[in-house]
Amino acid sequence: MALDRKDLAILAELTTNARASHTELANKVGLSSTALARRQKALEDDGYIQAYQAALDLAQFGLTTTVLVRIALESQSDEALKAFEAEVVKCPSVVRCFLMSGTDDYILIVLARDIQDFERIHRTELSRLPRVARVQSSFALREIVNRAVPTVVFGEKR
Amino acid sequence: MALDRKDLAILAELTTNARASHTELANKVGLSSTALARRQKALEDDGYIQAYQAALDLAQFGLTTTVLVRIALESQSDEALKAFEAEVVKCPSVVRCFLMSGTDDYILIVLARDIQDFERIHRTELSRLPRVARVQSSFALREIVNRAVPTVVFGEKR
DNA sequence: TCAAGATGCGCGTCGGTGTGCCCAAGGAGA
DNA sequence: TCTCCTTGGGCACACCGACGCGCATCTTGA
Repeated sequence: MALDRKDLAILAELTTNARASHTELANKVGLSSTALARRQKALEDDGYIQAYQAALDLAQFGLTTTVLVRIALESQSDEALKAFEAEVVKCPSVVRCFLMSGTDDYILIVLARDIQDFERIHRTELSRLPRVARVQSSFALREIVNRAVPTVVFGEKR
Repeated sequence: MALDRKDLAILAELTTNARASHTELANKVGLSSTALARRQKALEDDGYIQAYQAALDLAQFGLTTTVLVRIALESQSDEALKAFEAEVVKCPSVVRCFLMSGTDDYILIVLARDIQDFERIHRTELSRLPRVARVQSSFALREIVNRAVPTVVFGEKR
């Protein structure tokens, strides 16, 4: 299924106002509410829209510190990877975890209240992860870009 | 303002179903729709909820490759940082960009269709960034954790 | 004990949503 | 060239549900 410019406009608008009504969206996109409803349902059914979710202001919860953690395992055996991954999903402060190519290690993104809080997280969450050989942390001083969707998605023609 | 357990339950639910109605939410949380509506509005007014947004399935758009790019500048002068940051926000394939401590460089998260597509992005977007001394890319082989909100937010008592 | 904040119930209004039907445009085939 | 068929759009309508309000009740804390 191919998306035209109006589909992309609908998606772009929904990534901002997920609760917009059919009429509201129809006006912005330039369609009738009927046509819009059909297209929106098709986008949901075809899996382009995964979910509608509320975006929380994490700073409001005191989570102002982002830390990138690079982790190397003692062994790259399948069993070691499985053991590590089974535990890392349980860490409540970890929001992202990638298995990386190259040096064959993991990169985590951790959210903390401050540096002291990260020390606690390091002690109670990260240091308990199995098969870890080395942990290296870098603090994010500032966030320049934070997009859920790359703008390239909305830029296609048709 | 302090959040109690029911507020957290509301937030947890809304991060999953942003379009849930008051009645629907009220049943899940254990409140009347009136009380729930009041609390939800308070959460919005107090800034805990930033927005309601549709989550797109980026794989459906062919964006299956995540790349972590580490960039070092020629100079850490304020002017060099400003120049770099002004350009990096324009890169359509960049979804995250952090200014990092330590080696004083940037880390970007880039989404691409595949490795060939990343080569194009590297050529047309990244290599045109100003004041760059070194670019180092690592490919994510797999994503183990991907959460918008750390589970620690919802775990507090009260 | 009193007051203030929060809850629950009931109600009425408003708006969204979904359906059926018709129309316009474009493509295929005779 | 004409016609049929398909695809997508718009209009109108009706139903159902959400939403917000007022008021009584309950709880919490001073």
